[in-house]
Amino acid sequence: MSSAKFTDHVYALTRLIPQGKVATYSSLARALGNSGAARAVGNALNKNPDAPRTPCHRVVRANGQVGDFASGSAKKIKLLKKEGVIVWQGKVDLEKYFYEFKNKKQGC
DNA sequence: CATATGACACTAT
DNA sequence: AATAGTGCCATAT
Repeated sequence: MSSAKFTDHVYALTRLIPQGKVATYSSLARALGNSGAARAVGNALNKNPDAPRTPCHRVVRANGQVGDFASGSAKKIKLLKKEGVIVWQGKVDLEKYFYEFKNKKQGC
């Protein structure tokens, strides 16, 4: 059993990313409470490249770059494009496709 | 317990 | 703008 709450939570949030949207490693880390654990987030996803329920390809860099991918960044870009995310020059428009994790309770 | 690794981020050059 | 160097955090060994 994995007690790695961190990694476990990373998958949970990644699964919440709707199709056609993208999140950033840093943002994910922040949602977990570890704002500076962007690297750790990436590690978590990299360790689970087989998780079909975890759309790890929807997680990109903070600067809009698609970043790396276990099966190759090209594959990642392809998947994103298929989902409706326009990837141009290996970058995505975070202003348009960025998905912010929100608590289902809050509504402010 | 210390060292090494890694799908990142930021600052300086 | 692009590249390099440094920092950060979690896991694996």
